[in-house]
Amino acid sequence: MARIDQFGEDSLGQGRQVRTEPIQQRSAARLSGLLDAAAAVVDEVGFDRITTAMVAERAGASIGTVYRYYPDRVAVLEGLRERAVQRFRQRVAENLQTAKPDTWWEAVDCGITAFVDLYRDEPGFRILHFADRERAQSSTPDQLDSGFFAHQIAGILSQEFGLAGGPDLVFHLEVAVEMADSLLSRAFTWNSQGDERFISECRRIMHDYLVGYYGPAAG
Amino acid sequence: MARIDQFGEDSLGQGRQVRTEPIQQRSAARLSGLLDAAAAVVDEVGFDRITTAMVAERAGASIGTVYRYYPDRVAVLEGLRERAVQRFRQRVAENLQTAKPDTWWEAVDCGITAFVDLYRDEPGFRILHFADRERAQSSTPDQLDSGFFAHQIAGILSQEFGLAGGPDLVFHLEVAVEMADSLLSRAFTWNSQGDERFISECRRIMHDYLVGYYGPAAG
DNA sequence: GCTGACGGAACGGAACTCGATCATGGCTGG
DNA sequence: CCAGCCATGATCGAGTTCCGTTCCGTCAGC
Repeated sequence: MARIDQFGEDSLGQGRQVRTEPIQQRSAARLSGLLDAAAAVVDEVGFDRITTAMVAERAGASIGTVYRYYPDRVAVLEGLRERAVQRFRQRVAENLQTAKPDTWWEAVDCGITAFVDLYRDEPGFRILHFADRERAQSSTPDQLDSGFFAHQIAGILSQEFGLAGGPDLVFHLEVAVEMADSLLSRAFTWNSQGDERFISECRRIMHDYLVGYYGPAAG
Repeated sequence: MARIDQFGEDSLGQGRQVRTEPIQQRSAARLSGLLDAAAAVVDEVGFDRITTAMVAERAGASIGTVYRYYPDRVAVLEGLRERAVQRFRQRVAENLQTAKPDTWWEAVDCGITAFVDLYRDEPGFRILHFADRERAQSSTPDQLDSGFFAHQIAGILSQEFGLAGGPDLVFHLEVAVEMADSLLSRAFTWNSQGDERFISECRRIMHDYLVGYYGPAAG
């Protein structure tokens, strides 16, 4: 399962949005504290009412400290989003280790479960769905968009479960990721525990869609 | 086709976000000019970098005029979004009049085509995808969310094409609307004309999903 | 001329900067 | 080996700038 382990690792390298890499011990804690604060504030007041002052106060830091690490308000949200992505990938890797899936479908299902669990437990996780289209307008595709996910998943499914790799697989997985993201986000829009109807419908749709191209998930 | 006509009408009543109903002739033009300006600015600088000053300047109006019609910055975006929704519904109604579909699938396909066409031609149409989740966090469901769409479409499909109505139909259509919205938005994220692969895959998925519940689209 | 429409200076608050100050931990000399 | 020194990273928060919003004086339609 070499490939699966790799999926969980931090291959993002902290991204471009951090102004100063933390050198001393305490500042690493500061940085994650800032993100924890941002996550809490996002859940409380919402995505566009968040202020840098709120984040600073919640983290027990000053305004200046926020700007030491992030160039602007939006970058804080992006940092939060990046951490959420990392935690999602880590969770998927853990689930795969635990469940030891025999079929590609079980592996995909692990991904859906990880997403649902994080939506329930991880403060600010809803940021994942939001940020991404807005960024897309101005910048170029990067490691946080659905296409990157699709590549990663394609690697696992073809190497570990023998699905035919190539651009078609990546495309179908990107379509699947987009659909799953929207349906699961919808499940949590009016219901903090997730509307079970949308969640199970999402699983069924993902299954049927992929089976249509790759056949029943044999071992 | 009584129901189809109704779908295209303005049953939204201009919404709550307009401060002052235009009384004089010129001010109606002002109002739509403000929205045109907002649409242009959204396409240029993006959704969260838009400023009231930009909108005013682009519209050849002053700041005060913007606030005469809209209570705040967000309301301008909501107004833009509402107009986009109205135009979408109008376009769907036109397409239905023209195409005179014989089957429910052809009717659904009209909706997809309308959405794609507007994404291509209508400035600021991408706002449709954005605003809706953010509002959801704080307020209650309203006429602009996917559930309301689903209700409208369910009415047409059951009355005009004899699909079994009821909450299941509404639910399936809401799922379909969510998926279509995300896939079509993705089609236009990196490609201003819309990535044809995502568009046609969207049509296929919608078709297969609904056929799975309601059988082949007979006349 | 009355009432609605408009302009833009002024206000308040939030984003962001910057130089003073504090803390850390590697280094050095005993 | 370690005590204390000091270069440099980290923090703070008052100040600045920019932007959303108000408000009232002026202009235009009916």
